[in-house]
Amino acid sequence: MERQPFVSAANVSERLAQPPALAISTVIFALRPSATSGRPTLWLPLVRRIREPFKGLWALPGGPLAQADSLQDAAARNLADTTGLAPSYLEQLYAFGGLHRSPAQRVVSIVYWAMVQPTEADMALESENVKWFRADGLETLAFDHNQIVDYALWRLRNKMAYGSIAYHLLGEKFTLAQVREVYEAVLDRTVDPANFRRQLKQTAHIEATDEYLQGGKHRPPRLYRYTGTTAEDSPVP
Amino acid sequence: MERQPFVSAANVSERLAQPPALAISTVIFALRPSATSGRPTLWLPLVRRIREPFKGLWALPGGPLAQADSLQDAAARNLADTTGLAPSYLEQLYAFGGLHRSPAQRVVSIVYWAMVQPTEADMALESENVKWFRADGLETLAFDHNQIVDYALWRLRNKMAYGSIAYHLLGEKFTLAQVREVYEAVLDRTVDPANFRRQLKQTAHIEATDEYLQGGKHRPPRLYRYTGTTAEDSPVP
DNA sequence: TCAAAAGTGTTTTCTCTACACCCATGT
DNA sequence: ACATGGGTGTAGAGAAAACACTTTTGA
Repeated sequence: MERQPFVSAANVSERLAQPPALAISTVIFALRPSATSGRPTLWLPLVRRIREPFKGLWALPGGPLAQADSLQDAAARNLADTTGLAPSYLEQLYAFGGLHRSPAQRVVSIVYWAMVQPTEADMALESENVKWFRADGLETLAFDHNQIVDYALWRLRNKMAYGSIAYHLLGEKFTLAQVREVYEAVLDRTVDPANFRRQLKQTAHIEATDEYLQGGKHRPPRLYRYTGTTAEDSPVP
Repeated sequence: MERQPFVSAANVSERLAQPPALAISTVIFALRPSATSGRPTLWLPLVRRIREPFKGLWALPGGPLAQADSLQDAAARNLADTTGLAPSYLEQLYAFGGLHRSPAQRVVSIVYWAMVQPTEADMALESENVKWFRADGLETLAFDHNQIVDYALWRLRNKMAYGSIAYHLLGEKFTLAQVREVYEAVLDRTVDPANFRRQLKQTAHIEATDEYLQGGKHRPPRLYRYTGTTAEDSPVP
């Protein structure tokens, strides 16, 4: 949700006189069962614009930067405000500052991307103006938000390739097959279960619990727990 | 250079009333011969603060975001203004928005990182208030700029590991040994020349010219040219 | 002719992949 | 018992590392 200025129509001189507005937006990913196949797929919540510009279109949750919040806090806050979600992973995605992203005033959006666990995601409040969408094949969104989502997806797939990101889409305890399903959903290809298991046990920071997931149709799989830190990469953020 | 507000002293209520200022800064890397060994090492230009806060300390080149520029253009522009440089590579690094980065007003800095070729770097204007420093072992800089440089270095090394970034630090034509020297300088370890050569010819986008670098002490090495695109990674920026 | 870097070839080692196989459970 | 996913073992392909070796120049 880009902040709207005090003018209602675009005006070149006014536009140039105003400083660029600063907004925070968030791309929130969660795993939900596909409506058709039932297999887990990527979803994200969007909010409907209730005013111009782009009134009626769907957009990423967001808002202006509150004075008392760091960028990270601001992202977490209006994520909670609009969707009621608390992310298990939250990282800066990119700062979008093109001149014509918003028709009236110039807006610079600092965009974060988040991942929430399924239990959280189910509790997310849905309403007339807040709804979940499948991440692939989105309709046209407000502003440049389609591009932003595409970029977030690209980065998610990139991190997935050699990182321990998948765990943040799962609950506290999970089976290795569930991790594999996340990879397959996000990367959109099948993965050999045997080799995948080995890769995980070598590199990723997980530990076996002594619990097993009961209630399945077949041999109960062992449950694992993620032991890695949330920020296993960069030194600054 | 963070933009200074109209107040001279920090004042809580004023601080909260003002919107956060938006600034652009740039970390510029170039290859220069080490003063001691003569081997190429990483350097970056800094500008001296001529006003409070942090008056007298060195800082990253930067300034406020001009209305008519995209973020990328703004970075390129004040890079040219302060150092006279035209980058061969320019990419967004991160948006830094901590609450207390600047003492008086809250400043959100969108930081870019750039690489310039040695011929360019030699033409860079140095003065009392603009000087080149070795990227490792920097003194204390203004604001949080030490952290920013560290993060830029981390990202540079990361990209170097499996990318075609090194070429942007070199001229149009280069020997394979020069590319290897860049890798060794940035990653700070030796690399087997034979294996390195093979890796490059497989993956990286370079083509052999029919020229050789004359004037060395030994067998003249063949010159190569970079043929890859500048943006071989993300879809958005 | 010798030193040193350019460039090539070869062996060894490691990692990734494919796939055969056993295990444990619900039906 | 048997079908099915959980879990282990292993042989082959391909990439990476280590290093011996030839080539070409300046001194």
